[in-house]
Amino acid sequence: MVSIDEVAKLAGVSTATVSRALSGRGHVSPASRERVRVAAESLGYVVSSRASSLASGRTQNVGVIVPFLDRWFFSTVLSGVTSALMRAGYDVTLYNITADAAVRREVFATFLRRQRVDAVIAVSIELDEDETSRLLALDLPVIAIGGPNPRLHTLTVDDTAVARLATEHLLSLGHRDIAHIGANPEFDLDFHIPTQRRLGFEEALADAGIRLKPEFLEPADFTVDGGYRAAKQLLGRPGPRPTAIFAASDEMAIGAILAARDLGFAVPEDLSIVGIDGHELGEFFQLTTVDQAPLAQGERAAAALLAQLDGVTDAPAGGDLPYELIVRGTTARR
Amino acid sequence: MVSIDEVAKLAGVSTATVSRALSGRGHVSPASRERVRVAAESLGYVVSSRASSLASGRTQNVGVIVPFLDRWFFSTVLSGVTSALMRAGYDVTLYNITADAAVRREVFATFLRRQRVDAVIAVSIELDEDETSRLLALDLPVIAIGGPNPRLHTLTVDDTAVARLATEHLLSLGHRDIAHIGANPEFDLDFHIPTQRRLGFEEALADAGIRLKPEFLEPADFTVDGGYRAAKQLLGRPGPRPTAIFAASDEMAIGAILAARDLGFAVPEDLSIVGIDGHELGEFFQLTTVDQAPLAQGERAAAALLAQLDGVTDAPAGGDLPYELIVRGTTARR
DNA sequence: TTGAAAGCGCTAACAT
DNA sequence: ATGTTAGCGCTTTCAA
Repeated sequence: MVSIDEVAKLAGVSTATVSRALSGRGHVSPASRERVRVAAESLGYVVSSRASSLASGRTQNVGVIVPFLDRWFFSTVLSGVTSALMRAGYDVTLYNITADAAVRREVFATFLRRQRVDAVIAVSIELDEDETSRLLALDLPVIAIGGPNPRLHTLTVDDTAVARLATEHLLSLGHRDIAHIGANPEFDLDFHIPTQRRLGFEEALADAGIRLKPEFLEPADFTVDGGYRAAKQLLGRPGPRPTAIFAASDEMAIGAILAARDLGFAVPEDLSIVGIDGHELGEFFQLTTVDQAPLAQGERAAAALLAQLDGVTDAPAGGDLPYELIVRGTTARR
Repeated sequence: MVSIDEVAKLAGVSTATVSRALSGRGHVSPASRERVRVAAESLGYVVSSRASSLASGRTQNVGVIVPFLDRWFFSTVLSGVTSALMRAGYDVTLYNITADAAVRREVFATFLRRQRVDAVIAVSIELDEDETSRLLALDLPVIAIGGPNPRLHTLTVDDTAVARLATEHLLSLGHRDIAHIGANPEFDLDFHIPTQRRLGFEEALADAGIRLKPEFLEPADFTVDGGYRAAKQLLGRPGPRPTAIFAASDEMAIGAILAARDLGFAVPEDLSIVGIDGHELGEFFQLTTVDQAPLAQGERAAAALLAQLDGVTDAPAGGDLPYELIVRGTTARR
């Protein structure tokens, strides 16, 4: 590995000047700067992050914590995060908090404390008090996407408002008998996002003066299969049948579309369906949805973090993420 | 941040002994080892990877290069890689080589040369000569998943054999008029996997003495939508119509299922469909497929790398990955 | 604007 | 089995 001394020798300056020229910190004459650039280039010199971070305290690396990698929403947010960070010259170290509770504990107790990162982005994780404290104790810039966590800077979409928007779309089309596939009101209280979406749904109905039928609330696990099963229940049970379904995720909405087809209901003629997310398959299924642009969420979080790292103190670290109703073919007037 | 000196003082030993006790390298008496462990624990001491890697040359970090994050196959492999690596105490630094050619170049020219990683895993990337050379020049253990790249240790499934297996499954059910959705024979020559799958298909047909109809080869882009369009072409065109379709990926196979339904063909009564991958949605659609267990692929690659890092020199770095025909509901006798 | 030199917090060779 | 100590390759004071 070529070291800074060789660059210094070739450029005819001291190692201090090489360091200053390459990092852009401190004053270097244009002439020296150019000679250093050329020397480094010709030798193929790259600053060792080991040595650099030990000396400076900066790593040029951001830690990203995700709860899943193999689910569309999370990997899409992550994709946005990494591309924005890499474009800015940062490496990204990934902490995948999956099922294994022991690994999860280790991430907060050890991995994140190795001084490997300058900042942390937590993607849609429900952090408990202890984990939040440990994150804060790192004394590093931290941004959470999707929360909300009152102790952290959080970029979040207003899930209640998103759900209201989806529901109001159905209401404005004349639907009154609207079912919801999503959080289980009894068991999912700890999970903010599903619950917020259910509450938004209930609020919109209440505002429209519609009394919610309890049997129109069908819990599901946010997968296509879960949405399929839930929709079959809603459509197959004797008794009142909904004319529209609001699913708390696009994947569940797609499951509902397939269930409706299998039962012989035409979408949207017999049944309107709306989802949330902006899933890549939404266009294929002509799914009406509230797009929350996960790729852009990741990019925004990265940008906010970079601003903090650059010392832009007046950058608002938290904030509301945008969303948009995309009306396609699965909803219609009743 | 608590440092090694504080631990040494509290344990009543030198910093060298602390280092030895914590890393497990060199001899330490059980008594000292325990005192160090307790001291470190009570102080919440974690070895600084900055300082440790500068002194030792080891980072406890593995770099992973992926071409996409937001596609199921790649994020699933990555999930397997990260969970296995994290279980072994390693961090994972992610290099997402997406569209942006400038970033891609930087990854090989700069990011990977920062001395941040002990080893590299390249997931299903078509690396050119220059990139391969740069990877090799790092002088680090490198394992590629899916390749094949003759210059790298590669874990790879035999794509031709996988395709033969899928095709032979259809042949054994009595199908003669089998179409393939996948690589474009004219344009996709540079992409190994699609092309190998097409060749396996053609070989199986040839072995069965069946002449392939050129119009039964329909190129598509490995998405659900692409599979849908391709199947519509195959089924909608006047002239001979296939009784079975072999799609080079599960996502395209799912598209084909949906296309068949829309055109009024019953699956598998009128049309058998088989895919490749082991996609999470396969079970929902009752899709017959050749499962290549991407999660296990990632885990295996990680295990192979860890063996190399542990100095197990006789560990076979390369090798063939397993696959398995999963017969579900989309294929039947004709 | 530049250079000399003192660390950054560990590890490993060497000595005991 | 343990301690002493010289680095690892940079960055950043400090002085010029």
